[in-house]
Amino acid sequence: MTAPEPAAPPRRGRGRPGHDQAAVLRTAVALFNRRGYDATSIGDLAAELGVTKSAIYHHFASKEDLLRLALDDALDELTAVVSAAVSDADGASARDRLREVLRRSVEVLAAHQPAVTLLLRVRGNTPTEVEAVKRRRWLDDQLAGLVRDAAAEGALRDDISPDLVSRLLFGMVNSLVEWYRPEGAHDAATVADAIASIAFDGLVRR
Amino acid sequence: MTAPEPAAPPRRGRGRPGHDQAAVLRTAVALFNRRGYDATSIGDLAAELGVTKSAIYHHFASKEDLLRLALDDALDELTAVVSAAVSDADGASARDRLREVLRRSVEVLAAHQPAVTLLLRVRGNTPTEVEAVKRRRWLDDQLAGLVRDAAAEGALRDDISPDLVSRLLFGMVNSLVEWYRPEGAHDAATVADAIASIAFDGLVRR
DNA sequence: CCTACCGATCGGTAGG
DNA sequence: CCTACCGATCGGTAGG
Repeated sequence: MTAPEPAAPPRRGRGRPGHDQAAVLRTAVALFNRRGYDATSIGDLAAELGVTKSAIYHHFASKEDLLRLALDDALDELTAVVSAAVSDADGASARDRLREVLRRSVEVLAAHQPAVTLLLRVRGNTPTEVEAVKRRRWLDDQLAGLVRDAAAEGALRDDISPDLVSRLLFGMVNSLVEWYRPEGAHDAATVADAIASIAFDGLVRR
Repeated sequence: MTAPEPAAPPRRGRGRPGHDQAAVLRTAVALFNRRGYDATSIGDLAAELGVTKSAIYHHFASKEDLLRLALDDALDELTAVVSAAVSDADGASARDRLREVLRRSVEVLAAHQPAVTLLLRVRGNTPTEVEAVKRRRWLDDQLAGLVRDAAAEGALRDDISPDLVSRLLFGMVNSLVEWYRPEGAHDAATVADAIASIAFDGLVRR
């Protein structure tokens, strides 16, 4: 269990050496994921960075502000991917767009793992969380629609309800946040292929 | 968003009417899942039950005790299922035992959804959580071994690493805790069949 | 002697 | 970016 690197304060020749907003946010998200948002105090975050609580409040208006920025990062990326997939601008079949959104979701998840992890753990306890949950639900609904379209095309077996398929498929994708690490054994493309492969063709040797 | 039923205190003719240990634990687990363990105070739990904090401490030694009992419930059930699957006492193939453990895991998850949800969210911040994480890891290792055995039998396609298969497969199963509800549209058997079906044969119509 | 509590308060720590 | 604080609430325990 190594601490997230406090990222040695860069010197830029002007002002105090210190952490910028992005560096504070990165450390905050890592702590939120390690201990939970509620269990992480601003004091914990300050100690991790080697500054005082007030230094944090120099960069962010509130603890919830840190959470909101991190959640927006994940949501904006996922929204872009899903929006592109549901609009059949290029005339691709729903089946092909589904396969593509699986692949691109895995890539977003790999590239923004900490923020997406935080997003998937949000329960809706504050207005910020409620808003994030709403946006997540919109994404889920779009994806469910895409699976229904693929089913309507006749591309999918018809003995499993499209809604169940969509929950299980994106449940498999989302479970990546529990173990995927950029420096790990599997790169994002391998994982994306494996998921699409298992989902469409199954595990059984033919 | 409905509150977990405080389960009207039963009268048993002796002593005060009140909540028994199991009823307090059920309500605690529901609250822990709704707001997070750390964000839930014993005062919150007491208020939910309509009693005082002291009444909680009559039944449980500490807040962590509540967590431990809930986690043990989930872990004991899952351990039983996994232990049965990895011992090939009946001489079944690894492939068949894998399919069976998928099915039975879903059943445990459906029957003990609140406790399993709590288990999957544990991060290892206290000795109780570290112990639970250790037991979870043991389960994951056993399941990974079973997938490797099925691969060694030649039952699975060989272009995806068994470890990746096992992570994705049980990631899909575990994602149930995010949406499965006993009163929902899909019963446990349907979900179990859907997962085994997708995993082994894939989504594509043949 | 049991189960199931109450009203009040302890020493510490939270976010801001 | 610090020291010095606030209003409130935390998990846990006392006697009855």
